[in-house]
Amino acid sequence: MSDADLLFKALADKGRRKLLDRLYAQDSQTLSELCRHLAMTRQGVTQHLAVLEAASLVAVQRRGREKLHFLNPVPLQQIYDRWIYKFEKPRLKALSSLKRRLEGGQG
Amino acid sequence: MSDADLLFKALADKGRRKLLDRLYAQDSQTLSELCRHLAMTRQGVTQHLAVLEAASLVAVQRRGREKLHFLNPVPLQQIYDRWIYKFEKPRLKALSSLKRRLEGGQG
DNA sequence: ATAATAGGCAAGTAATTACTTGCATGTCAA
DNA sequence: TTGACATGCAAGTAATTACTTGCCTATTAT
Repeated sequence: MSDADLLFKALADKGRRKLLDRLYAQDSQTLSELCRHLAMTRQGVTQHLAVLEAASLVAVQRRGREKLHFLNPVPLQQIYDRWIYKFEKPRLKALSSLKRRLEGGQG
Repeated sequence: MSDADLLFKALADKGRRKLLDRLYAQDSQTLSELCRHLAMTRQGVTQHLAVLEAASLVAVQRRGREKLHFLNPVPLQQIYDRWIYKFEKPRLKALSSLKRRLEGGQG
């Protein structure tokens, strides 16, 4: 499975996106802490986190019996480059050339 | 199913992303044209396109017996706002404050 | 030492998703 | 008008994914 595939698959689940949001609100949470806000068993959360880890969206660090989770936004940049910027570019170019034309430039 | 969910689910499949790429390379293709480049039956492609349409990533227009497909990049902007910009912002801020500090400003 | 806490592993089930086959309909060209 | 072409619809199967239950291990606190 390619990086991009892991990434999109990871983002394709509401529960996993919610986990990312929880980590955005407060980074470095343990598994149990994260469980508190999800209507799901601990195992469910564990499995979702594993998917997020596989996509490198979440990094972990062990502290004694606890497992701390950290948000890693870097892979999202990859999505931006490959899927947002690329697809928006033509539209943005069209808009800015329209803008220049309206302003009396040579478009 | 929320807009965001439709969108992420739509992007979570390699075949569908390939379809978007084909439409990026050349817009306004018919179903049969799109089929030529995918190792899949026409029905498979039809169903993937339906998912992309549900997510508003692809718009269609009928011309006689043909169905033309158009790429709509707008929903991608939504992903950028909600999932890329938001999550990158703290990192970008940290980078630019580091940059200012290195340049001798007040960070 | 022992009880409570934090988490891991594995198997099983339910639900969803991807893909196919077969047939039907509408459109166009000869 | 008939044959080829473009697409639609529906049911069925295979594959994947989400989620749960039950039990096990390691760490911490009393």
